[in-house]
Amino acid sequence: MPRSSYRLPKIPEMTIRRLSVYTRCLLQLEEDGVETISSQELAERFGLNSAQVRKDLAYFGEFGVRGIGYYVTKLKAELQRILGLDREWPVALVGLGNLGAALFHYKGFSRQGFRIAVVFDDDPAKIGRDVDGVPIFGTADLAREARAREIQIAILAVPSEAAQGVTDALLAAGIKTILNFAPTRLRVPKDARLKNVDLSIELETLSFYLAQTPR
Amino acid sequence: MPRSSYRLPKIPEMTIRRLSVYTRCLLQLEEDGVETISSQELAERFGLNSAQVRKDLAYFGEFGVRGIGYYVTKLKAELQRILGLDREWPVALVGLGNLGAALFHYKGFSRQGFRIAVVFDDDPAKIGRDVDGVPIFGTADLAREARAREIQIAILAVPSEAAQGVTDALLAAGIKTILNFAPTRLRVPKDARLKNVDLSIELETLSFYLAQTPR
DNA sequence: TAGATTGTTAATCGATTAACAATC
DNA sequence: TAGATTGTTAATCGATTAACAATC
Repeated sequence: MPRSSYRLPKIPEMTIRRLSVYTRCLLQLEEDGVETISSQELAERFGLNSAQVRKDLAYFGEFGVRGIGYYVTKLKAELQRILGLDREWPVALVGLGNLGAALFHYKGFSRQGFRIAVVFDDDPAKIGRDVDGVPIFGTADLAREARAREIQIAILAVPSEAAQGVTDALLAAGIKTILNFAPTRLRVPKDARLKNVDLSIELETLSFYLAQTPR
Repeated sequence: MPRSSYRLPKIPEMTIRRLSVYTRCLLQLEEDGVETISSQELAERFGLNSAQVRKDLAYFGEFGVRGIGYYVTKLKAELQRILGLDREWPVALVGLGNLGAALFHYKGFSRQGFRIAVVFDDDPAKIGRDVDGVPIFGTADLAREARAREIQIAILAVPSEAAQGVTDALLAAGIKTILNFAPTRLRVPKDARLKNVDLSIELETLSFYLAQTPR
């Protein structure tokens, strides 16, 4: 069977993560007025190999100019398009406790085209209010309000006990892309795309290295 | 040159991360009263290969019983020792905004032996107060108060602008293991161990897959 | 043109997995 | 003992890096 023109060759996840890092670097370079950059220069900023940078890009096309390198503005635009960061994604934030509030105000999201369009929280003191103009609803209204805003991405920042219930509600509302901050294993169907952010695993690996080093 | 008995063979970082995951699973299994588990059963819970589980463990010793598997309580204790989770690590939390407060209350840390022993924040409204009995100091007192508590690990949850200054203060106080949540690149000496937690990169990779899928 | 840097192939490296003797 | 499962070696796979012809 010939490969559909929609389908790319299998892209390593690490490549996607690096593209995301390159993009941020290019945004900075553009601000600084830098016009071109070579794969060598770009690689050095992250301790990577220049061939790796070129190979990461080669999965998606030819963006450079031999003898010159890459035009910063052009490459930035290409990568934003590839990563889907050239448009606005309305996002639902579920849970407005400390973590939810921190994520709400997190600069990195909005800078890359993610816009928190609605907040869900079951605290009666919060329902019906808004944060910076973004309305807060109870999860009972999740499907209706998420659909009204054509939301495809949710950020989950609720207590572990509530996480599965909210997830089921999100799936029922047709939201299949979930970034989960609750430290719990969620059951989702195969076609859903769930990414768990584990806040404590990094600390545990740090303690390993600390424990290895006799003081 | 014979390998020093202190030095382990080079351990892949992914192995350390998986050990951390196994440990949490074993804690749960122990709570559930499960006495033994095979590499096969353990692997299935995370979609891994049983040989990988055995190999991860083999870096550190022989913990299983042929024909039986692993005794849950024994393996848990071994892994906790390896990861340095068998003791209490006093931790400094720097920055008590929304994110800092969320991390302060995060259950995962304390469950694994990390105890936030002191908080630093330069908000005059917070200095001199405490959270759940943990004192809050200004960063001017960082070196003195961190040393008094023999702190070796810091969690950084301050705004990006403040992150480098705080980092320098931490290093000056002899704290060389830092978990950084500020979305900024920190300069640290070679012997420091810095781990950056990037809250937005996961969202960006999710948007890549979403952008690939024509609706 | 000469120098620089890309895009790509081939070589290398390291991590994952299969297979199986050892042994509970 | 027979069955099960480990610890470990060998095979496989995939990602990284080196090398270089193509070309600006």
